[in-house]
Amino acid sequence: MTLSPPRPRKQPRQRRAIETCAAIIEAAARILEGGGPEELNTNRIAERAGVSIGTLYQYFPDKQAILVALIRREREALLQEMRAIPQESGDALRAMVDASIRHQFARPDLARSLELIEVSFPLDAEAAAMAHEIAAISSGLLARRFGRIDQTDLLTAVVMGRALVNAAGQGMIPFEALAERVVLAIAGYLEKVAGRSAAGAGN
Amino acid sequence: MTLSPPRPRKQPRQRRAIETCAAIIEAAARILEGGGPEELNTNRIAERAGVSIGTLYQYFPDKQAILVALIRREREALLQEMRAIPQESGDALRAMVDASIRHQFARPDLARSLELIEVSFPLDAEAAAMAHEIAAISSGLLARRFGRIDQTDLLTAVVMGRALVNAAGQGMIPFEALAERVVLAIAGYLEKVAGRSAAGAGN
Amino acid sequence: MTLSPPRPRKQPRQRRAIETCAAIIEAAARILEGGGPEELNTNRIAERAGVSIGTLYQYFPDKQAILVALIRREREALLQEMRAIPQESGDALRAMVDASIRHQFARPDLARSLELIEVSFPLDAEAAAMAHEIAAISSGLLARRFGRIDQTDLLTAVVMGRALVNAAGQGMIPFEALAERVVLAIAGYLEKVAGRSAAGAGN
Amino acid sequence: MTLSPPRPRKQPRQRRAIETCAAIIEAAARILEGGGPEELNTNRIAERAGVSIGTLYQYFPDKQAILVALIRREREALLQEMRAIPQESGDALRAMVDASIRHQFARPDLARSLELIEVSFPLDAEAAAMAHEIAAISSGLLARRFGRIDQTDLLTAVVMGRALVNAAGQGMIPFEALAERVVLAIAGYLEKVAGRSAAGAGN
DNA sequence: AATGAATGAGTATTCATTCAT
DNA sequence: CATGAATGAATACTCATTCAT
Repeated sequence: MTLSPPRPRKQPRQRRAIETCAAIIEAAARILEGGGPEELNTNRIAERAGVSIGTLYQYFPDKQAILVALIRREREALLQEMRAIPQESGDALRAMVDASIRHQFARPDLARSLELIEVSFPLDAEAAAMAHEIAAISSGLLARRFGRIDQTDLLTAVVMGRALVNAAGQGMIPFEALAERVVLAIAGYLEKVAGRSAAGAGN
Repeated sequence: MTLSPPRPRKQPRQRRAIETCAAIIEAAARILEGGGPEELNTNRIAERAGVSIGTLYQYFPDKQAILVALIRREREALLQEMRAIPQESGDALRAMVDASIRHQFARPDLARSLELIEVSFPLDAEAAAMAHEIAAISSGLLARRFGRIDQTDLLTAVVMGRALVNAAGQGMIPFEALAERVVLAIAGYLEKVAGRSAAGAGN
Repeated sequence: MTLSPPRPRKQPRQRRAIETCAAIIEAAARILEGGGPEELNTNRIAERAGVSIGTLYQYFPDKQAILVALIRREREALLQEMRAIPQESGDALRAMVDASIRHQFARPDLARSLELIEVSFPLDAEAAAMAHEIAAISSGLLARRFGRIDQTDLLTAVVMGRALVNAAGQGMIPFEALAERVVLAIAGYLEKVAGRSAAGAGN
Repeated sequence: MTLSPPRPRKQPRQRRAIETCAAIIEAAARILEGGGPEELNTNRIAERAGVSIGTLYQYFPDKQAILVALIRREREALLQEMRAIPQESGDALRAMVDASIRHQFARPDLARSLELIEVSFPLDAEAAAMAHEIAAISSGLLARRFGRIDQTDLLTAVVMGRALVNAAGQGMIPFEALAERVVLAIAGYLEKVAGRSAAGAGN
């Protein structure tokens, strides 16, 4: 895992190659699900994907690249769901929270592992752009209910929400009524700060 | 880092031995501060502590044990501060949050690294007991202001608070007015759920 | 790079095939020029030649064969020049040295790399024959000026000459007045040994 | 074989460690003698030295470092001999040539392999200093017989001499009367250029 | 013939841990 | 008690070569 950018590998052209590529990413996902980041090594990934180690390196310049591709795959899935939420929805906040929870609990162990990895990880430009879009969508959805929100307050709300969903995914807090609790937490905070700035404006 | 239970090593009795032990733990802390978990290896710890690798293994059965000891040391420090908060304090919640923030920002890089390590870590009984005591103290402090709180709601509040402080430590949200925001978030949530259960009880 | 004898591949008959073959050899030359022997691998050669790796192996049984072909191509070029020197030339030695220098400095980095490779290389029969012809031509050219020369002395002179040209190519000695220096060195040596054998014959 | 400087390894303190270190270097020498540079890999070196691969890396940061140490060892041996030649010696040139030949033919295959390696090798400061000292000594020894010599002519003579000794070591020219031939070659050249500059000065 | 996907033995290097001194 | 030499399984990654399409 060096920091120097490795030269890019060839793009798969034939159908078989594309499948191989996907198999490698999915193999990494499965290993993360069943054992955590320290079990994840390139030889194991290749074996689990049913390809040779050489094949793996045809498509991914290094181990990190596989993880980046996996993170992108997962984020893309969440993004799809969030893009699909109608802005005029009666309860957009709830829809957003539901999407997050669905995503997290679809493959909770995977989500947990990736969470861990992402924080200690220099994401590439595309991954950063995705994170940005998620934030933008959240902002838009929340604005409808809570009015114009300070950037910091929005971030705070998102951090809170993510933390609660993750905590539930890790079994720290129960899954029961999770969505409601997350919505309450976010709403509680945003109403409070709305009140604060209103009061501040009133002075 | 094997998972097999390491046999316990001798407890240091003499003053010099205790110092050696502390030096090893602090060396680990310094390495984590200045480079993250992948820089942390036993040879480096020994070197930085100024002892030989053999000596290190006199006091710690394996690498994990050093980390466990470090985590305990840090948690103990936080616990001290939280135990010192008077129950009758006018704003016990704020005092609690302040203690957490102080602790986090005393050595933010260390706190961050340990955060990462802790989640992927089978803590021993003592560490679990500490976590329990922190929860109990929090519960006590919060109960005074918010009445009897459901265990799950308490946990939820603690998770939220920790997440925000950590996020600030990692630079995801600004440090400015952090304590206020955390207090607002916790208060916002607990008031909401208090209202809900009151309403629920009323029905 | 195994030592087992590779089975010969088909000879290219069609014009396109000959071009492909030449492109592969030139690609190897370019890679050697711009990075040295450790950058040279079959996949890179194929890519640089604009053909697939499979095609490369249609024409060359293994990596070595490509290098052998390249060495042959280069030697052939030098040989052409040396064959063209008229035996009756006033200064055949100088003409020979000039040809060597021209050849070396036409593509100095390539010449240098090949020099390195050749010495650690089992040349095939044809390459050996070429080396022989170069020696024979040199011998003929030198004989005219220095009389019948002992084989060993001839070889010695050739080795000296090559070493000086190579050293200049690698920047170890300056390029300035190189031809003169080489001629002086060879002449100096051959005159000395001529004197010695004359004296020896006189005894 | 990266170019980035790897961090230095610990110096051997105990006698056993020093022996291990020497054994590793000698193992590398033996492998080079019996098979050339491509047979040389760290696992093989360790095995041949009778130590584990881990031990090897305790003392050498990477493969290159072993080669550098070996080159230094060999050069030091030659340097010893050349330093021992008395300046007032009747035939210092011959003594110098003899030393070179003795050195080369003590372990000819090793000398040959190292020759090959050295040219494609970024030598460290110490190795460069040694090369410099050899040149200085040669210069001094030659000056006594040939008067003040132009730097370039000196270098030219040294290059010629080395090339002939190497060529003999590789079997390209016979060993018989090698020293005489080398002396003749060097003397022949230096006398010629001395004459040239004298003639030039005379005009 | 040409393509490029796939192979896997091989290579450098790390690091937790043991044990003789 | 302390030292540091030694271990070797494990890991990321390369590259010559084969073969199905």
